[in-house]
Amino acid sequence: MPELPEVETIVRTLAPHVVGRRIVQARVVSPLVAAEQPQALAALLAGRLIRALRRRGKFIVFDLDDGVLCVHLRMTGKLLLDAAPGKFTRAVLELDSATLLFDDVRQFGRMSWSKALPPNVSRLGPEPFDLTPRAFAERLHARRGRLKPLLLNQAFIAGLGNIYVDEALFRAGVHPLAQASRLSRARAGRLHASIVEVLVEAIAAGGSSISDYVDAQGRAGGFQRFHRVYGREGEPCQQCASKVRRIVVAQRGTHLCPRCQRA
DNA sequence: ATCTATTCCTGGCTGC
DNA sequence: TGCAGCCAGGAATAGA
Repeated sequence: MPELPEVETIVRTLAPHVVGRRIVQARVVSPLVAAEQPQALAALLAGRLIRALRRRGKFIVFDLDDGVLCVHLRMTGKLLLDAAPGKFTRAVLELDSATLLFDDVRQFGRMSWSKALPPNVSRLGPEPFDLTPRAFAERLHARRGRLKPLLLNQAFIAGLGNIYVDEALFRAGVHPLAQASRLSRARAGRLHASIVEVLVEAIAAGGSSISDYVDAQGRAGGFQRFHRVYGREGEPCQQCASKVRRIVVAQRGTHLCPRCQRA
């Protein structure tokens, strides 16, 4: 599941090979991947120069000489450099220097061209690294909901998904169902620090590979080895040896230590 | 604003 | 071995 660290890793591994390059030809293999423009996308991309590549939240943004190409990988999407096309290849971008594949088993991922950044990208909340602890605390205190759904809300903070929310909450010692507005300033600060810390560590490890994720060169990440609660139901907590529990919050599997994380 | 439920999608898993 | 049924979940959407 590509979240911020995985998308960041993809962008970093991809950028040196695509920035300054031209899209010679584009091919949409599976219309679902192109969402609103299954017919038009290929023509819109053909001939475009890739001026820059960046990440915004979980989106990969190609800045073109005309417009932008926004890619969201959702659950199982991959951008692969010079890989062999397979049964899950949904789109192909032939660059003047390389071939870029959009592979996606489950076809949740999307790519779309637009003249300017589309609303679902421009309306994203702040990047975690851009928020000061103080600003983060103020944003939390302005909300009524519980912590986990709020942290998953991309308009509140961009880039976090199920894995890193669970990991950050554990590190901060905060329960996923805690009321956002009632978090003390100290605990809010600790949560912000935990979010930044876990993201930085995950990026350094090349992201987490649970089942599908690989970077643009096809390499798996290593951070899954350092998950403390995610996917560790029934294992002893690394801090207190209580059993890690799995509950459901906002229809999401949620992993926590009931002893270390108090509401 | 906040909540829940539903939809999309399919490989992989469980259980018989 | 085969097969049905369920699960994973990010984001959009509908409805309360």
